[in-house]
Amino acid sequence: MRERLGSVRRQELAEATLLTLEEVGFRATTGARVSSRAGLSHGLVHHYFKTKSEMIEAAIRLASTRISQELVALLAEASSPRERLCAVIEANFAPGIYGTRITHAWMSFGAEAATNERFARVLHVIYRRMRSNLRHGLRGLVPADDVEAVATGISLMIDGAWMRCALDPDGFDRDQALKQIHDYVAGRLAPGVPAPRGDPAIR
Amino acid sequence: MRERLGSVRRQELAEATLLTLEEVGFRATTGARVSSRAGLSHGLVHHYFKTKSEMIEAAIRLASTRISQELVALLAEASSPRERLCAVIEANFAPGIYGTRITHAWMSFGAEAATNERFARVLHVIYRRMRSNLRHGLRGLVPADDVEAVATGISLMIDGAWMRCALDPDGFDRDQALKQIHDYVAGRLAPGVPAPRGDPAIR
Amino acid sequence: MRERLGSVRRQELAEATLLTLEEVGFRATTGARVSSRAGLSHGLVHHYFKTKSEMIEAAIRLASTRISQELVALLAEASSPRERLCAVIEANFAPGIYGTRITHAWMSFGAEAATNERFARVLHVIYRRMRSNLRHGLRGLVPADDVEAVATGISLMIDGAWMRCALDPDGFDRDQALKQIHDYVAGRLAPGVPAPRGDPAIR
Amino acid sequence: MRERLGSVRRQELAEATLLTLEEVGFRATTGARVSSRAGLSHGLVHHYFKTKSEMIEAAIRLASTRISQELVALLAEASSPRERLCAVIEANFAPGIYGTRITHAWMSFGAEAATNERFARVLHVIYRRMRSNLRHGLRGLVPADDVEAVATGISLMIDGAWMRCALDPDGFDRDQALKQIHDYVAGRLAPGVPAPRGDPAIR
DNA sequence: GATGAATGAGGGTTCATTCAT
DNA sequence: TATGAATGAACCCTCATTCAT
Repeated sequence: MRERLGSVRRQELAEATLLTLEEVGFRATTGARVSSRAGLSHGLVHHYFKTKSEMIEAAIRLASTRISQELVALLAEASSPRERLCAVIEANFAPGIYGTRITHAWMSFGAEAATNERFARVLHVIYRRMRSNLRHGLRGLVPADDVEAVATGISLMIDGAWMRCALDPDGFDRDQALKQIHDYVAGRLAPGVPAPRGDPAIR
Repeated sequence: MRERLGSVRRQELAEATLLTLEEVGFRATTGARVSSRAGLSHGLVHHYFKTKSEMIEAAIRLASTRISQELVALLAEASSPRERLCAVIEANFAPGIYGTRITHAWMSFGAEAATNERFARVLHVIYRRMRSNLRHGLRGLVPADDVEAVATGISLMIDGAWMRCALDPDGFDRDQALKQIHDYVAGRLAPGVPAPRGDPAIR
Repeated sequence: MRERLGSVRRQELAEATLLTLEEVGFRATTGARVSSRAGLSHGLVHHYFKTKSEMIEAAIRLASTRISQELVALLAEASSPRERLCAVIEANFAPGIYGTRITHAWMSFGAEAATNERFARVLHVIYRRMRSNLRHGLRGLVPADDVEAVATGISLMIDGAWMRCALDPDGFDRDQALKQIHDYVAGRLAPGVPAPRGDPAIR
Repeated sequence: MRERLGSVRRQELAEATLLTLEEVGFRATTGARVSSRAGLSHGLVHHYFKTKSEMIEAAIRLASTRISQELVALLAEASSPRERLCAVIEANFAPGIYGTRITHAWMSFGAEAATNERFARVLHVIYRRMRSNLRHGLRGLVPADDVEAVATGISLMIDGAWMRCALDPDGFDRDQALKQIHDYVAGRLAPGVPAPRGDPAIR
């Protein structure tokens, strides 16, 4: 029970941290602000997170978890290899996941990872999983020898789209991002792969 | 001469700032650190830059200028439209320009732009110029209707490659980046465009 | 109790601020000096006062409160309209209230009010209350049409006496101040008003 | 010649200092601001004034000189003892001399005098001269035994009026100040002293 | 005489972190 | 578990002052 309560609080704080990151950016995300947003005391933050880095890390893990959940949901609806690949891609652009604020938070986190070992490790894990998902999704859709390269190409485009969303929110949106990536994928598919069933993103 | 003296110091400080950004990241790039790296007094920083933002901005402009200079140099050697497009792309990956540290600095700057109007404007100008260069370089190489889309596609890949370089320095290098982008471009070229003259990066 | 603890510290700091203002003037009243005088850490000052202005304001409110308390005490001893007017006047000159250092502090504060909206508001309230007290005290002692003017005249003399105390501490004291003001009042009283019972200030 | 030039520059700087004091207050009156207002180089300030205090002092002496000049001008028009006394008083309230900004500057200067020996000395001289002028002007108008006291009373009112002008610019003006002081004087005049020749301020 | 580069100290403020309760 | 008082370091910035030119 005790432990449970702690976990609930931790979760609350992680969520408050993520919201704060989105709203005021990395620099202004302080213990005081996070705790006040969570409606908890300032001191409590340090009961659950020994360090500010830990707190931020929890928030970013939460964001990552949401992408994973989105992916699971999208995969559940997919009924062909092609659609499963789309799911892997589109999980990164679902509403609530792809947006100016959250991509900003990711960029800040990435920038910070340069000098923060823990952050770097977390990001590494997340990116590795994304690329693994892409490779898996590509199997059978592109020639075996191309899987690695195409997975990398897609991941570059996803990252680029996130970065551009953060830096140029008014000039770039989810639809453009998906169109670019799907066009890229289309050019790499092995001959004879059918298009996904009426993908709303590829109009 | 007198007048120039000030500019010289400004330049020195901008360079010191850029080096500091590369080494310790945005957060730790303080007036004290920059000045001590430049071998100057702390107060002097504020003599030349009214604000920390101004200082950072000068550093990033410096980095941007270097890319432009690289581009000019590469264009001077290019002797065909295809090679000129390569120049536009490869200017972003020249040694001294594309590397873990400098891409970190860019990421930091980009992240900060979220809450700093001036930074955002600077980035906007830089990115717009890059995309304009790409469109220009693509003219005649891809069908007119594709220019816009392909330019965007390339820019996404460039950004993605920069981001990945920052986040996964050991697993990704300049050659992979260029190969990815050139493959992408190759798939979009209008029929009959000759390959560039044996660039080692484009195998 | 818990809650009060904060207030106690605030009070301590306000008192330390007032003492510091008296001793070294406005310019030299810094967070560091105040906190060291209070025997507390520098950071704590900003824990209780979001801003230096807030801190100074608290100090000046404290000084004002002391005058009010003095007034209440003096009024309790007054047994005639004439004596009550004296109380209003003399509250401004009680020992511990009227002295070189504290008048300096007031002058500093007043000077600063020129460029500090909050300070200006605080002073306005304080002065308005003083004039209101004077008008009230004068009712029945001077012809109704003169109340306003005499109240203003007295307030000018009080301010002038404070200013002179600050600027010429050795050449002017409480007794001279009171004598001047009482003489002024005496010349304006309606005929037939009795003198105050052996006014201690007019020896 | 050289010396002359220096004096001219000094004067320019003193004037610029006074203007700066009036405009931005004591705290914000810095060497940089003064020099830029004077259209001169920053370093020059310290050629003519070894210290910031010296610079401020020069400005305040300038302001004092202006009051003296005003007094001379008013005395030239006075044709009776009563009018000469008025001149002494009204010199302190002439346009360009009595106003929110300049009284603020005086208050700041006075506040600073608490901890600045030089400032204190300057103020002392100025105030002593004012009181001497008042005593001189009162001779023959009030009983000899009252001269000292009435001079002090007037000076208190003048100071109080300046202070109030600084602190409550909208609620108090030159006319009210003069009326108050003249009423006070009127109540102290020896019997038989004629009123001054139709001064509009003395209704 | 005149300039403005250069310095160093200090100011206000923010914040991660610790700790007594 | 939970609070918020308390600390100290660091940051950005301002400024009086000095000095080489």
